[in-house]
This record gives sequence, structure tokens and C-alpha cells, in this order.
Amino acid sequence: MTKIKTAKNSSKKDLIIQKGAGLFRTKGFMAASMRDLADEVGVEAPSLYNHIGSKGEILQVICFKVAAEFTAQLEETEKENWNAATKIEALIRFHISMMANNFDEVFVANNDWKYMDEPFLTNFLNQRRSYEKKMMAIIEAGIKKKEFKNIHPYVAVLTLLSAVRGLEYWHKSKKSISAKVLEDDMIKHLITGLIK
Amino acid sequence: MTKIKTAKNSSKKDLIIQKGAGLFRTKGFMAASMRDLADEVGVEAPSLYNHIGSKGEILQVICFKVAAEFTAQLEETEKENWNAATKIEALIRFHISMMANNFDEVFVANNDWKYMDEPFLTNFLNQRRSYEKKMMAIIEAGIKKKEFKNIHPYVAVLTLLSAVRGLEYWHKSKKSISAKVLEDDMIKHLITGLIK
DNA sequence: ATACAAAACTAATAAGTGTTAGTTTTGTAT
DNA sequence: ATACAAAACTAACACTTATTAGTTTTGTAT
Repeated sequence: MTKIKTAKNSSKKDLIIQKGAGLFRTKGFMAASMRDLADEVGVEAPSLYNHIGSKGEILQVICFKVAAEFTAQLEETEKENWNAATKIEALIRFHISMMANNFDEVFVANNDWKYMDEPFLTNFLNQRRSYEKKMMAIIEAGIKKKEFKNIHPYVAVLTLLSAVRGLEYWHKSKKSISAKVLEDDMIKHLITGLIK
Repeated sequence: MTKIKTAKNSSKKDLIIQKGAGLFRTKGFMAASMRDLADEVGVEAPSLYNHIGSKGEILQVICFKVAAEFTAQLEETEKENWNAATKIEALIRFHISMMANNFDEVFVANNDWKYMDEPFLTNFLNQRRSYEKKMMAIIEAGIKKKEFKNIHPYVAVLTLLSAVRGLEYWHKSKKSISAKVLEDDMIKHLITGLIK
């Protein structure tokens, strides 16, 4: 076993993080034990520490991975030469697709970030505040161009982000409603509520 | 001390539940210990058990109290002879006022209900499902009367309830925005997104 | 003042926590 | 086959958890 920190090695770490995300989502970070996680990985609890440094590190990896993906997409969108409504719609659609394709991780980042240690916690909250501010700027621009209603930008951001976060809920009862209908109807509700 | 289970007695239990709600909100149910709670109440941990049966009982009382208040208000609203938009607006305004006036308890009911033991957990989830169904019925009626857009009722309920839940967030950064602006702008966004 | 129960206390229990130490197994490069 | 490190294992630690038992204090009705 000469490989130092690649292929097989990192894939086992990835497995731990993936199973960790699933476990943290269902039980919550605090209620999930390292023994629970070890069971899912198929190993004894102390063996996990050959791959990760601590329970908290798993949470950090999850939260920062999610934050980075959202930030990257926002920066892409900012660059586009679209009107405000198109930008907001693109962002909301991205949030919905993240909820669909990275459910466990997004859920954990949304619900368990507060259990991160410093300085990670502060860093994470700064990233989120920055994200909100950039979204507010898009909305402010839309208001100035009479594209949007005269609404408080922070209230609009809060409404939009909270609404998509609500998909945490839907995931469980996803019978009968197709993902497409859900996405389009939610967009319709949120965007037409915003535009003049 | 002849009083059996009234006045002073129940007010101490109420204090424990009130402090518990505050503690569970900030730390989360699982991360909050009975020793933490005892500190806040100003007593040693075992003394709490003269007033409550278990840690879980505190959570149950909080969750069911919140559920009962929402259910009562919904039933009141159903009886009114209003059009659908007015009913939905009244409900949303009630949610916002609950977030403002019973923040800790609503927060805990929203975030920590999953830690309730059976059969309370199932009972609680049934109450919530019933609440959603009744809200869906109001929206369906609004669609039939061409009052609302042709939107999937469950998606609309999810969007509305999730958006108001997002006020959990705002509470911390309540600077600069007055409660009235917040409430009115959120209503504007959500209701005009719904009506035709 | 006496009686009595509510409610505080101290001490302890059994179970579970994340994690470390030390050892053995496993798998690959030579 | 041998060497060696990655990664598994067992055993244990130090600590925290909710809760119970047993005892003492407190406060009020008589």
C-alpha cells in the first residue's frame, strides 16, 4: 500500500462523508454517533479516524462544500448580462436542483451549521451573509429599473431562500408531484410575486 | 405547602418550559443538557424532576402547545366568510405574529419535533399533515373560483409555510427593518404571487 | 409550635460520547 | 518472498448524559 493520499484512500474518506451526510440528515448532527456512522460505513468506530480527524471535520467538509457550490453559481450568474428577474429565476432554479441532487448535504448545511467549531462557524456565516448581500444587490437593481415591486430587498431574499429551503420537506412526500411541476409552480409563485 | 398542583407549582413548571424553549432554540434539543437548563432555572438538575417527568416531556409540551395554537387559528379562519386570498393572508399574518411573539417555542417546534418519542411524534405529524391539507383546500377553492393562479396547491402551501418559517432567520438581524415593513412586504410578495 | 408535603439538595447509577493507544491484518511495490 | 505502510481491529479512557434514591430544607395550614 504505497499510495499516499489518493484514489482508494480519498474514496473511503468520501464514503465516510457521504454516509455522514445521510446520517446527520436523518438523526441530526448531535444525535448521530460515530458508532452509528461506523455501522453504515461497515467498520468499527475507531477505524474512521484513519480517514478523518474528528466528527466535526465531517460537518465542516459538508458545510463548506455546499457553500462553495452556491457561491460559485452566484458568481457565474452575476456576470451574465440578464435582467434581474432572469437572474433571480436562475438562482432559484439552481437552489431547487441542489435540493434535488445533493439533498443530504444541503439539508445538513442548512440545519447543523451551528455545531461547527470556530473559526469555521464564523467563516461559514460570513459566506452566507455575503451571499445574501449579493442577492439583495440583484433585487435592488431590479427595483431601480422598475422591474420589481418596491419591496424591501432583504425581505425578498429571505422569502425566496426560505421558500426553496422548504423543499427539505417535500422530499419526503414526493409522491404524486413531479419535480418539474414543483419547480415551475414554485418559480411562478415566487417570481410573479416579485415582478411589477 | 398544602397546595397540590396549582399556582406556584405550575408556575415553576411553566418557568422550566419557558427556559427550556429558550435553551432548546439556541443550542438545539440534543445539545441542551438538563444541567444547562437547571442553571438557567437557578436550581440543581435533579430538582427539575419535581416539576417535570423527563427532558422529552418539555419538548412535547412545547410542540403541542404550538400545534394547538396554529390549529385553533386555522379553524377560526375556515369558518369566516372570506374569499380565499383574505383567508390565506390572515393565516400568513398569524404565522408571522406567532414568530414574533412566541419565537422560541415556534422555533423549537419547527426544528426539534423529530426528537419527540412515540406516540407523540406520530400525533404531531398527523396534526401538521391535517393543517397542510386544510390550507390546500382553501387554495384549491381559490383556484376553482379563478381567484388564484393555476398552481399546484401543495407547492403553494409549501412555499407559503416555508417562507414564513424563514423568519427564524430574520429575528437575529432585526436591525433596520421594522416588523410592519417586513410583514407587509412578505405578504405582498407571497399573495400577489398567488393571485391571478 | 407542630405537622406535613412540596421542593430543594447530595450522591450515585448505568449508559453513551468522541477519541487515543497499541496491535494485528491487508494489500501492494520491490 | 520480503518489506512496509495503510487501515482494520480490540481495549480503554476521560467525560457527559438523563435520571433515581435518599435526605434535608422550606413554607404554609392548623
